Amino acid sequence: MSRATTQVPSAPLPTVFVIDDDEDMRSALGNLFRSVGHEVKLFGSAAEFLQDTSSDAPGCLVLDVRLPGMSGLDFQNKLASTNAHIPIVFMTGHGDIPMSVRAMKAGAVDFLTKPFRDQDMLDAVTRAIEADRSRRSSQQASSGVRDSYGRLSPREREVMTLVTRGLMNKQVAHELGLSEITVKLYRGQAMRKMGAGSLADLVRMAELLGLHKSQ
Amino acid sequence: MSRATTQVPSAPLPTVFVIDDDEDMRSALGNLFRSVGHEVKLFGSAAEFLQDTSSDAPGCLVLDVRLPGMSGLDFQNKLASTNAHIPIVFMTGHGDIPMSVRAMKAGAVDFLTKPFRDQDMLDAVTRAIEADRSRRSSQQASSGVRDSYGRLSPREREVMTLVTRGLMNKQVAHELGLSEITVKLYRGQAMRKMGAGSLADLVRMAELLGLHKSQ
DNA sequence: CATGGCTCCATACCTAAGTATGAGAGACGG
DNA sequence: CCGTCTCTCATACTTAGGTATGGAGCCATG
Repeated sequence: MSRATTQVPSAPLPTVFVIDDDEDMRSALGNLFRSVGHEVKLFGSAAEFLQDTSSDAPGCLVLDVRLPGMSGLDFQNKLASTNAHIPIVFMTGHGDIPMSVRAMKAGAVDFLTKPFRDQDMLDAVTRAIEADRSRRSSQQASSGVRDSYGRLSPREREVMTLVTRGLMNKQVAHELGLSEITVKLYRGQAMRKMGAGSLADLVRMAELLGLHKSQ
Repeated sequence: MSRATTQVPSAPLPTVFVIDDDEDMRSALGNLFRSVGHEVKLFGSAAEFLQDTSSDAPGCLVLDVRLPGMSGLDFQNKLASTNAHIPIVFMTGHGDIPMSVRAMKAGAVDFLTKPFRDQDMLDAVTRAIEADRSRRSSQQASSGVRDSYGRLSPREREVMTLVTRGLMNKQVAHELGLSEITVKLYRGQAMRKMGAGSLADLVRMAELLGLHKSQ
């Protein structure tokens, strides 16, 4: 495998973040994940994880539902509400069905009962990392579009919205109280600023931005 | 024109389909759901449900994981593989965590342990019916587009694909080995057959159809 | 064999879109 | 007060898109 092919300083290797208050469990999981080539970081509590600067790196979270301080489920909700959408694999030694259902409904990737087979954990982590990779790539794709849209002037945005809704220039002009030639101007500027090579591109960007969802 | 979509005689009231081999449980659930105004149909086994002609009506499924004949989880998989995507609420008296996790990963709406509170079941069914309603409406929206697309000739589909990718008529012509005027012809026919009022509409339809997913 | 559908192209014509250039009105900071 | 920026529009021109009409060959269905 190629180590560092580009100039990126911090390698974006997916990391498995393990949170467990049991020292033995932590190191065992660390060895397991490292044995298949994953990057691993170990934490004894949720607070330690939150203080880690790299906790927003790509990867997934493996944690016990019973943590010191905060419960794993509460921690899951906390992460979800702070837009940190890292996939979570739960473990438990003394769980019950409502607990597992609540975790799964809240988006957990898996919920394993101790003792679990190594392979089950590895499979869950593989799916979790893949989910994170997929989410990040789609979010990154839309963030570029969102940035470009942020650089449009108000008029350019209005024109883009109406044009991608399917209106002709003259209809847009009437809608906004402008002349057709002015609409053409803003339309061209919007295309350039958005980096759209065609109207089809602009329509797809508008969809991504949800310009036609509301109302 | 719009005959096919409006000939449904039976009222499309959402129905709660209950499958449980326990007679008492069935009737208790029937009373519960009827008490809040739901349509209900009761079955003693998965086979009975499958034989029912109305089993593809809008609504949701409430079933025990332990059924006579086939397990509830296997039944879930069977339904999923036969494109019958009715939302499922599981119940169990003797379940375990792996069972509940498997059901939730397979898309179950909820997984309740007996005895459960009536309100928990009602909440789950409410969410399940809402999920079904949402799924059906979005699917119906795309089915019309899919029908129209099915009536396009091969050439019209190719032109539609390339045009909605953002290519100019002359580029499409070169791509397909046609003259530009012919592309214009098929493009116009595709627009008419698809019922698209603008290129923006056509692009959105192409997105809905996934015409640009498999690059 | 005839009819109809699909494919393909041409000519002609019109509308829509896009670009370039210039310029006026209003705002804002230096 | 001046330069500059945004928003606005005009004129002029080019390119792209869209339609109508007509005609050709091919093929399958009845």
